[in-house]
Amino acid sequence: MAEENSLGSVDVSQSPAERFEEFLQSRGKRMTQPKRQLLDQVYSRHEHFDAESLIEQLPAASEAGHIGRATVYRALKEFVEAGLLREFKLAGRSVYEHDYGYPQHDHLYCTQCRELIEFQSEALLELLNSVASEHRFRVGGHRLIISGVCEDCRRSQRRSRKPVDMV
Amino acid sequence: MAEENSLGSVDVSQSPAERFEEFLQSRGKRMTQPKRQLLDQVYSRHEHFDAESLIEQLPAASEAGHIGRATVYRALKEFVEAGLLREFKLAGRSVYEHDYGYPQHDHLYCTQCRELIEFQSEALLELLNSVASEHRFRVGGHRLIISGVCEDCRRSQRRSRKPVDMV
DNA sequence: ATAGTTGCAAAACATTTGCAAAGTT
DNA sequence: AACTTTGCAAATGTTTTGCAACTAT
Repeated sequence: MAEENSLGSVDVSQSPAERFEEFLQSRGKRMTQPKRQLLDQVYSRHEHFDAESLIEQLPAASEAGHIGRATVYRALKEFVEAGLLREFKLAGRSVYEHDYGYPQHDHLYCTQCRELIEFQSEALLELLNSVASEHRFRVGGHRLIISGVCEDCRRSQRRSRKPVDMV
Repeated sequence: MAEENSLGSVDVSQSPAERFEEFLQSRGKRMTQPKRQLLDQVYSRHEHFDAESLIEQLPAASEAGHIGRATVYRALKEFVEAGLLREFKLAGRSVYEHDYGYPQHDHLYCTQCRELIEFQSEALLELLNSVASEHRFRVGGHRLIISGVCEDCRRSQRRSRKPVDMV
């Protein structure tokens, strides 16, 4: 089970759905139609998204297969707990990305086009560990976002939206 | 004008109030009693705070010198624009710290006692710049928080509050 | 006088929760 | 049957905004 993406391929032994099932069982939780549908949606594309954009992709309130707002939020939380998605806060709301079977990485955030660009740096991880150990701090995780302007936006001076100030 | 603090002293040529006055003038904004009072309050102690905790320190709604909620939010925004305060989001709300005359730094965040520990690393800055330049990205700033458990909490197994999961 | 500022209450956001009905095991 | 999940609406917590009265320049 190999995937191509911007940071290379990773082999995983279980599909996200299988892993999720396992998680649910281990917690006495249940697999349901809405969860299945959301999991599919979330894994249909490899990109960053937030609750709102996920909801927009779903059938409208009147249509069949519609899923309530609260259910979406509850499912996202479960996916994060299950290790399927990684969550971080950006400009006030939660942003999600694939975690399961995908390598750890950090982000460059273009405040002009609001694109998130992923990067990996082994040196960074080592540095963080050494900083932490100087403070006798046990690292649980980290969050790093470098904000600025991406190459495309610098060149085209394009501003699809007014830039955001704080990240 | 030198201050002692955890990251050492920094000399600045103007007081925060002077710098703020200059900022206001350059923008056609005005110095007022509430802003003056808030600036004093904010610079009376060197520590991290949020809007709510700042409001709690002010005279109550019935007392003299009371300042409305909205005014506090508006003033904090101005202080950030003026370069007096640095703002970042933590566990859902905005957290502020002194910026003016204070060295750039990043944080270790203890998810047990919720303490923010400052650290400085020149190597980190260099690393971030080199990552960015590999992507031809113009850096505006960055935000890094290493979350985990601080030395004190590890030792005492103390948990003043239930740990927060996501930062 | 002119234009920015204040405080209040209401609005705006993103997310969470109570609860009765519906779905899973 | 026992227990979890869903969807709705209402509640939450934080921050913003409309607006009339007020204040600095």
